[in-house]
Amino acid sequence: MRLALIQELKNCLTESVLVGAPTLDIAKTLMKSQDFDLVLIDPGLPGVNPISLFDRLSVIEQVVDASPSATHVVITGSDSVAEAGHCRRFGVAGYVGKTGLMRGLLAEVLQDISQNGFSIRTSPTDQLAADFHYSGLTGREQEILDCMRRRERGMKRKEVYEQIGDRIGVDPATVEKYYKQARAKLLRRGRLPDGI
Amino acid sequence: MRLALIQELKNCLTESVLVGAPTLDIAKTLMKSQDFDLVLIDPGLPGVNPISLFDRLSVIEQVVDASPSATHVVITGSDSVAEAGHCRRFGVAGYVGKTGLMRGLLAEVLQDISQNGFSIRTSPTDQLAADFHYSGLTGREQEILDCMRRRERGMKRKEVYEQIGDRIGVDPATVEKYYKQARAKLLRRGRLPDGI
DNA sequence: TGGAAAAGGGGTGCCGCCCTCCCTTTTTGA
DNA sequence: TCAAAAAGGGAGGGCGGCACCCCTTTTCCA
Repeated sequence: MRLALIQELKNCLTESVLVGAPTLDIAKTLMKSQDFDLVLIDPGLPGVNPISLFDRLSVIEQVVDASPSATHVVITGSDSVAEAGHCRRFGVAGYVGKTGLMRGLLAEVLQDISQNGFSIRTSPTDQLAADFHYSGLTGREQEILDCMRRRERGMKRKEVYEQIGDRIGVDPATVEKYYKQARAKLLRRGRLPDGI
Repeated sequence: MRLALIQELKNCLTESVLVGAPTLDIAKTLMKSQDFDLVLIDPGLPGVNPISLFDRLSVIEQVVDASPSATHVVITGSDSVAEAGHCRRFGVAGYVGKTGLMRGLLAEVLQDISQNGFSIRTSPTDQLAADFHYSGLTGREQEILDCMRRRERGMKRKEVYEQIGDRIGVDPATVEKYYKQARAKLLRRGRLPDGI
């Protein structure tokens, strides 16, 4: 999970130094020795009773106290609006549910925080679908395929090309090319997922 | 977490098709519609009481029953030797603790399973350290730096070069070059972690 | 039924990563 | 003390991803 979040942060930050701590004690030691700009907290780590709200909030409070100058974002598997409220009172700037946390969402959250000072994204209870990966696809092809599978039904592909192209700063025709390339690869392997 | 595991599998499998399911129901539907060679199971997903051994084993049993022809590996945050034993009775081939699950370990587990039929890796309670990432490093540089930081003390760098080079199939001199490159980049940034 | 959307393919230039081989100077340790 | 280890750079080839350009044929639907 740490590695996945670090990967996400690498994609949306430039020239960043990232440190991952496997335990609360290691995290506190790190924060004593240096200052951080951004701290992500998962209060459900081993050693903490994930059911006890008190234990969870205690972890969050300890981290916030140890790094008062940083921006804090809580990322948890068992999220609730009530807990988000408590976190905000501690000075936490963002609260994100792990379930449904997809690529690029962390970037949106950081964007929200820099604009509004606070951002909260709880896990969606619907709209969950299996995600499909094929090792023969390049990064871009996979990314565009994901967007296409998540498009609202009735939406024309051409509109999606324009939307994606606008978002990633690429010619819509190029996006179309990538999508067709990805589709062709999957067809050759006979493994077309639904929604394509 | 799913994305991280899929990334891991992409690295150690060739020409693979990977599907990630966010819920147990979606997973069961998928397994009904097609056969899989390998199924990873995390019994601690939202909607399951992660404390209840009964609930956890129930999830594992349902997945195994739904994909009888596949190899099964349980990957969980709260791992125990007792649970591993129960899993094995269900026909599960691998049991891995999330904590301390580092890059390449999943490949070792799959290797073990293909040789011995079973593999178990519980979370280490010591030897935990912060991991360090800098976006200015290339993949190889980061990988070699990680290995160097995890080396046993007293071990000469030259030995590590040879060990890594042998493992990834690259000239030890090249590994040395990468390490020095990575070190130089970090020095220019003034952000040298411990153990380098 | 005619035009837009979609499917399907070929080619090109750029850039970053990976790997290799070359060199010098400083530090370490038996 | 003296050789091995380590630090610090320079140059270059191969390859793949990325973005852009071009083209034809088939399908959809208003």
